[in-house]
Amino acid sequence: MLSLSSSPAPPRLLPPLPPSPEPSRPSSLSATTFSSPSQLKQLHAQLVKAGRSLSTLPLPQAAVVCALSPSSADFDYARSLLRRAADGKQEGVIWNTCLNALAGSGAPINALRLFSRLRTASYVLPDSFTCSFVLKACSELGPAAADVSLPAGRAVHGLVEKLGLHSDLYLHNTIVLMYACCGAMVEARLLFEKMPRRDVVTWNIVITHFVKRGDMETARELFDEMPERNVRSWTTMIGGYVQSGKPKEAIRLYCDMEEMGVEPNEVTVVAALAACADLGALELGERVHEYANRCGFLKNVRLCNTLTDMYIKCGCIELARGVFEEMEEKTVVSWSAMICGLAMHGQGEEALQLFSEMKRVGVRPNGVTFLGLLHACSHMGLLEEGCEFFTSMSRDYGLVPEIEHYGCMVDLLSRAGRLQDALEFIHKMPVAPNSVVWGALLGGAHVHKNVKMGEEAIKHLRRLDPLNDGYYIVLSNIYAEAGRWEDVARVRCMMRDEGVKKTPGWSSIALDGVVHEFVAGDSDHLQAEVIYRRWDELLMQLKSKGYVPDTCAVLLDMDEDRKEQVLHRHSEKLALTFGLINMPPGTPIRIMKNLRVCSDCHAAFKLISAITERQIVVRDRNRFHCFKDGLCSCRDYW
DNA sequence: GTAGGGTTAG
Repeated sequence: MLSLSSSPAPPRLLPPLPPSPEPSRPSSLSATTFSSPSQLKQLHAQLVKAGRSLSTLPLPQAAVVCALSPSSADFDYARSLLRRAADGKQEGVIWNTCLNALAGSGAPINALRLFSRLRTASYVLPDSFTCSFVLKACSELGPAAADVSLPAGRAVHGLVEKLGLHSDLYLHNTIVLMYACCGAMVEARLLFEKMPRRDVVTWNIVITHFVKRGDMETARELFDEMPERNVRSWTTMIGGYVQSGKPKEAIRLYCDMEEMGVEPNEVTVVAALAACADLGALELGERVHEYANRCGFLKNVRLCNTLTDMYIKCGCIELARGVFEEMEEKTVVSWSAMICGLAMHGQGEEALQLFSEMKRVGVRPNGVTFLGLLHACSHMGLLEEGCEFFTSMSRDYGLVPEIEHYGCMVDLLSRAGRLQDALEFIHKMPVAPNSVVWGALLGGAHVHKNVKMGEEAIKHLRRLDPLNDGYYIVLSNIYAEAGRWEDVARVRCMMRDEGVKKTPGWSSIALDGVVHEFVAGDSDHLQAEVIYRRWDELLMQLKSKGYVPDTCAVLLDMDEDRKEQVLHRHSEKLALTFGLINMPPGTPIRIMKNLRVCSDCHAAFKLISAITERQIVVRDRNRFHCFKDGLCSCRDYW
């Protein structure tokens, strides 16, 4: 067994390192099992017998043998083998190559171990390459091991200064990167400020790490300040905005980038498509799709996955399917994305069929695949099939259900009306239920008008996610539909006491590249008057077809006439009317809503799709509703 | 020898 105690005294340059891995817990390099002198000699004997030397080992393994040699004698032995094998090459070059291999291995700590040995025994005078590889190892170790990687990195930084290597810009960049990767942004920034020379990479490193920490403001300041930008600078910022939930900013930058004549690469395109997906920006998404096609990017699987997802999120399930079918190669991610997409669009049967197809071609499902399948079952009310999938995922595929899967199960059970079973399921879960799980029960309680279950759910939700207004609204709806107005008022007090604000609902619709947003009761829009007039006409037609306004959807305790007025100024109705006025007959109308579509609007939209012979696609915060010929793809099951 | 990318239930 190898431990530090059998190693030479800790070198001056590096702080003490954690002990080498035990043989029972090998790192990704199998050679870590050669951890005792006899094993090393055995290995050598085998190699000699086979007419090979240590040099015929893959280099990373040879390096690991050296790094982990328990005693100086073993190290010397390994070293002599390597030197003989390297046949005339300078020893410094051999070690640098070894360090590089270790830094890029699954156990970069071994690079620090080897370096520490080399320094103690003064086997080699470090040069800029040596430093660069050791710094890389520190970066690879990352912030989780900062107690090891940061002191080691600082030591190398000191060494660089001592050796007079500070004019090496490349090396300096690596040091900045090291600090950033170890989570020492202050030091990274300080060094960045002090650097006599910087290039675009220096800037990009610092920006990337602010982006990674979610500090888009600082990243943007630096981005605006930098003297020259390359594709990666742009891409980092665009991707950062997408990651931090600012797709509009992402798209703005993407357009700026195009204007500046910088050619987006495959990564840029992925980020841009993700932004389009978030925003439901179909037109831009299609433009990016064409660009990607022109550039030959469509052979990139990951890019096509994002493209598929973009069409799914923009409500174009057929186009998504088209991209999916055309893909030269499909990974589990491609299949999962498509299955989830079909489920989201209410095409549960197709989702299950696609799963059969996926199994047939031999692609192994992952946890996300099962989320899509459970979602599909929940949507179609396929209780037994859903339970079978849930069992199957661990039984047949060894996948451990995560909290998300439990959330789906609670959704499946409670939507199917099995509220008591759902509650018992929650109590028996091996992981602590989160707000999503209780939220699913609350949703089921709403569908099945079960006040008691709703109250049970909110009890937990108030603790787990007290500021989320959505839950209070649903509870309030449950009370309202039961005619319990005192309780509705009580929920409103509850919200006031907790300082919960109702998120204002909005709906948007794109026309000729311009996004029009509507809020309830909107009178600011240029066409407000025309919209209201057109709605009144529609309302007459609706009523003649048997539409009765569902005033239960209005939470406020007011008289029925007022309620109807409020109801008819819902943002999705305004957006739809705007679309009907401005878009040529026969074209589908696509609407996005930040909240869930209300039940009255849902009923009205079904009829309107029949009356106007229009397809209406609404993306709400959970799923898609595709209204056509008087029906909705969700089958009123949402 | 330095900087980036995908699918997820309510």
